[in-house]
Amino acid sequence: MSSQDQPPQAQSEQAWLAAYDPRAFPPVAVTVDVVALTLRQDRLHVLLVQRAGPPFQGRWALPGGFVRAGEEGLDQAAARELAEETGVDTAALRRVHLEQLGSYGAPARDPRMHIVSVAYLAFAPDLPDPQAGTDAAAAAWVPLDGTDPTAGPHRGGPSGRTGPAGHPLAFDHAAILADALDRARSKLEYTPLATAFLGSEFTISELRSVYEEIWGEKLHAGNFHRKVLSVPGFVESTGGTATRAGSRGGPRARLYRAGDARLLHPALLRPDREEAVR
Amino acid sequence: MSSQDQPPQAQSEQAWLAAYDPRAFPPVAVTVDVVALTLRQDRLHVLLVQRAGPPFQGRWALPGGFVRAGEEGLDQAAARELAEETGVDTAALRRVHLEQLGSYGAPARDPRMHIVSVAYLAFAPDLPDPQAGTDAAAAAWVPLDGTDPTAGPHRGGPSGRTGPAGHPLAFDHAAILADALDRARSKLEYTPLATAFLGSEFTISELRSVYEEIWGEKLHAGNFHRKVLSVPGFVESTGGTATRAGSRGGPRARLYRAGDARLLHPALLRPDREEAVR
DNA sequence: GTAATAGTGTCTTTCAGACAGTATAGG
DNA sequence: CCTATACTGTCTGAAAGACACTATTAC
Repeated sequence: MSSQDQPPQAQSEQAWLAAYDPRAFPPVAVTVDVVALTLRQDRLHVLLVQRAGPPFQGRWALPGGFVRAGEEGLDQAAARELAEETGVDTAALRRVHLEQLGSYGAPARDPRMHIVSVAYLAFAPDLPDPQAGTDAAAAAWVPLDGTDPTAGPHRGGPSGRTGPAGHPLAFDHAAILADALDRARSKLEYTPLATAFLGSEFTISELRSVYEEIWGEKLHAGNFHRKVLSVPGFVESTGGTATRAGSRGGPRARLYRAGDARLLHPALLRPDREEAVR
Repeated sequence: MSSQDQPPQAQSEQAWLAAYDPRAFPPVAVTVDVVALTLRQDRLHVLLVQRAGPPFQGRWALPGGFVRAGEEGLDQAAARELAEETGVDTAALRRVHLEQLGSYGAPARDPRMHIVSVAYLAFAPDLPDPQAGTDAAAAAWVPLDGTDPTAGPHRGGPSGRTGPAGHPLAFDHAAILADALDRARSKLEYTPLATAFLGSEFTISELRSVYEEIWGEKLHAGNFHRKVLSVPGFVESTGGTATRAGSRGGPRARLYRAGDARLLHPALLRPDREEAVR
């Protein structure tokens, strides 16, 4: 090793960069696609848009679009696309949890060219109906049928998930959606993100219905109640009580807000699943 | 809805695709980078290469390279880069666990242009010293100092992780490496992937040392032993025993091979961590 | 009143961790 | 012999799940 502490060839690297031609590289495009989930009337919904132009014109697809080169990072691009396609302003977006899901880059997944899509997963509280963006013919919250037979023990891999009209989703979006549902189900186990589907104040029963809808199974009300309150930082009491009891009677439930925990410790593990996946 | 069941405008979509110009799109390039981890003499090592050309010429970096447009998917590209940079043939690659870690796409993370990197995480058994690829000046397994103060309670976020000469890593590779170590630590909890660091036959003590090195803490030998054997599908006995006991005596340990479980149920949770991250 | 719900008490089982104890090998 | 190690036994405490019970409200 010489005494050279500077990065080697700093001078020539400047010259090299000035002469660098980005268009000399093979064209691979980058998009972001967002799997935005929400609960409406206790049913899980996903945000879909109907494609206005080719390819897959008229088919339903996940909202998404090309990353603006040199202008924005991936997280930013996902937030922008979500805002554009939902008509949700940036203020409401702060109440939405958005995380990267994974990237999909099979060469033929898009007929135009080789396109790598970075998929994002969003958990949103109940939002108004979306406004279709400029490149979409329509946008809607589409119910994910809870009676889906593929939502069985742990595997949520519907390769034939369909849009509102029953048509299959465009591109490989059915596979992305399946991965997103898998991720969502396990996120509820070890993070408090179920609260992201609810308003700022909620009852334990409302929280339980989030778990029941996403996991697709009934939970024991009493044990769930005690368990949630025993996990430090999951929820904290507001002191208030709901103004109205359930539709079929019962005492008014106490109200809680999300706590400051980022991880649940101990976790809320899903029931059985019969020895997991072997 | 009309009676039209075909995708709308199938004819014109063909024409549209024929006229599509991929180079009309803004240039964002896609690379894959691999964080390959292995254990050598019971110490955690990462595979690094020294960059032969600009940018960051002479600096150490994660092995990686551009995705070959239209030719390969992301997983393929990662496997190819790993093989190229290690000199490991495809046969030996089958014993390596490779999974997607996440994508990094800040506009300025590469001085040349906007480049999105899809990062992969690899768990490898002890492999021979790597051969530097064509675009690398050198390649080496670099020890990750277990005495790293940033490897404290659960957070493994060393933004200043350095290469062999103590220089910082190129690009944002230190951040990617930190995320990879986080992922690796939690993967050991709920998957049997610790066995991917070992040969086809191993003792419980060797398995324990994998956990101890990656988690950075000593585990109770007796409890670990019973726990591993009690998780269905984690390991299965070969019937044999080690030919030699430990360097300081003791009975010869029994040998095991990896079982068929994909997930550990119940999981091997890491000790305490003091109420997790709040 | 009837029925459904909120919330609590208790029991059993499972599992993690602490600790002790025995057998086996290397030096 | 001494010591470190492989492996097993046992106890305690934490936590999950099953069940039961009370109190409260809508209808």
